[in-house]
Amino acid sequence: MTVDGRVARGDRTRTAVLDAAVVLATEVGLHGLSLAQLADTLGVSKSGLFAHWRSKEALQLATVDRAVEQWQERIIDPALRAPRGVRRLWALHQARIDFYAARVLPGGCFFASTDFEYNARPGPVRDRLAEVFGRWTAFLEHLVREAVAAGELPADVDVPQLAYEIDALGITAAMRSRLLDPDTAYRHARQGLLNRLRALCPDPTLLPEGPS
Amino acid sequence: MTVDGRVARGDRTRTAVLDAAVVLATEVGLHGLSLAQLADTLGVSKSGLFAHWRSKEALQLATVDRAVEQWQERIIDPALRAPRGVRRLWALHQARIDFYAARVLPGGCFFASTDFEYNARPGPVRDRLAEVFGRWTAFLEHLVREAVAAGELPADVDVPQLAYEIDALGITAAMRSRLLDPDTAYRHARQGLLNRLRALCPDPTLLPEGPS
DNA sequence: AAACAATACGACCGATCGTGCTTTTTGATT
DNA sequence: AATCAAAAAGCACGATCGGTCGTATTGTTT
Repeated sequence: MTVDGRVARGDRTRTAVLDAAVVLATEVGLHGLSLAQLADTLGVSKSGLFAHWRSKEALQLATVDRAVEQWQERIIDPALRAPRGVRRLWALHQARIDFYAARVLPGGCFFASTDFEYNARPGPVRDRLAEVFGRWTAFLEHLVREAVAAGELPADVDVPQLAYEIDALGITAAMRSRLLDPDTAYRHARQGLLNRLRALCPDPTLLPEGPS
Repeated sequence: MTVDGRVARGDRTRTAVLDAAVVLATEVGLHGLSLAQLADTLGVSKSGLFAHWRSKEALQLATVDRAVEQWQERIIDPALRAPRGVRRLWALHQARIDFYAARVLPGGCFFASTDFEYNARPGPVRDRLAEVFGRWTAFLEHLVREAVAAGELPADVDVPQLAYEIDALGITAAMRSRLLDPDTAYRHARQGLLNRLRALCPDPTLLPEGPS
């Protein structure tokens, strides 16, 4: 709870900057992001940015964290409102594809873009991205494991393998939706997981009839 | 056939520059590529580059074309030496994963990196990348269709869907192999397609026993 | 009203960016 | 040996990069 109007103003600026930085990062990259450009976009001065982050790298790290927050709010939280099991897996995938389709970010996916941008750029930013990626992978595997525990997926299913394939369908949707036909990409991403889950899940009523 | 030693020298420089540019592009991006850095890496002068390409954009386009050539030589040509059908599909996937595993390019995959870099950057480079991506997708679908025609995949298989899923497994391998555990990524990419093809192909002898 | 602190700004720095213009080096032609 | 063209280098330019510093603005506290 902040009572000081000054830091309240600072917080507003900070999140506004970071939100813009997340968007811009999917356009020109997290490294390609220019402080002058970012300042111009927001109508603030460049040196005003340095009042909040001591360096570009600090801002990049904060931008990654902000993107994680947005991902949590827009994809993970909605999925967690679905019941555990294949329905939650499906909800997660749906939320993800919907997020891409809503064109919230011009580049499609903040993490896919920045992961490829930094996977050969050693440093704190890369380390942060790798950590976030690892957590995301673990979360996906956790959801799959929950579905197994609920008896909605066979006990002998290869959990990391299935999690890998789910993620693969999503990443490819982000990639293709910006360079090829978007609707086709979304359809393939959805159909791919739907086919997969329907083939594995003993209860056909848990999943929708066709791809929505 | 070139007889002139001067243009022969030029050609040597050109391909040397482009090979280095392909590598560098997977590290710092096709846009992040600096002419001074590229010139230094090769021991030539910056202005020497302008003797071959009138602008940075021209060099970027040439770099994309060179990456296509390398992809053709290292992934497509080897696959085409396998017999049509599921074996050729498998050979393509194997060649691709092997290429990533050989760490030829630090960033993993030239096209994945640059596609995400340029998917929100309008211009000739993006257009070229989109065209190449479209051709690659069509080629994948062509190989799947061949397998159907050879009776090695069911006639009612959804061709673009399967091609999408094959590509997805590959892209994700490139992505994960640089930020997470590489061997796990390669294993999942291979196992994913092997499971898929073995489930679809009526002749089990056409595919290897386990993932190699 | 005065003192104070958080926020934001303008001006400026050295370095590097892509690019043009001119000159030198290298190899082929006669 | 002289001529000529291709390749490569030298040099300088305007713009932009991340970053620093001193100052002004804004809001709180007493």
